[in-house]
Amino acid sequence: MKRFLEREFFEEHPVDCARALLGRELVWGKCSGIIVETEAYAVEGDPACHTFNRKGARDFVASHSAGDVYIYLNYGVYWLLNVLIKGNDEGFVLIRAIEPTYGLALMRQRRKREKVEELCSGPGKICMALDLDGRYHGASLCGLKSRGIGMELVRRGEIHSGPRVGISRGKELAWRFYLAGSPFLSPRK
DNA sequence: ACACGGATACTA
DNA sequence: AGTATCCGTGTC
Repeated sequence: MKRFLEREFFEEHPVDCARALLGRELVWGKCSGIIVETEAYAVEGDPACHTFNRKGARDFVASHSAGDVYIYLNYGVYWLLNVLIKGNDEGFVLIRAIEPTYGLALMRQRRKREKVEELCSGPGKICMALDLDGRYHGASLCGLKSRGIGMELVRRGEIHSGPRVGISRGKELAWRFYLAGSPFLSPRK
């Protein structure tokens, strides 16, 4: 049985967590994939974090634990998956792209796409492929058999960083991280 | 290039 | 109520 990361893993600074999650396998039900792209958002000093202008996000941080998922609807169209980081520093890690490993048939069905590279190469695509939506908002990634993030580092490689995608504030922070050369990254903007 | 589409937080 | 904004994707 696969061992999943415990809550303590999500108690470091969001930037450290965002980097450390790369190369580990996200398991959700019958589907899974290796995390190849993430972004960090910090409650402190980061105007791009939802806590900056959303009371709901601040309430979420106050009432949830490290390792709980923060899932929200963006542009009225796509759900996005974040993990709550909570320790000495607080924030979120947005999971932006994964390399599909198991449950490919289910992903293809949900995504209505055949090419593996098109199944989970973006934060909205991940939630479609894994069937994630508001139902799971606040659910935990720790202490369960059916979902979690594997402890084992199954992909190693050079970690590159750059500005986060699709935001209007906090553009100066290079808090997007990805495994260089992976064919499963989200499209560059 | 542009349409799609709803939750959230603001003004009044 | 009305308005602005928002961590994207697919198709034009």
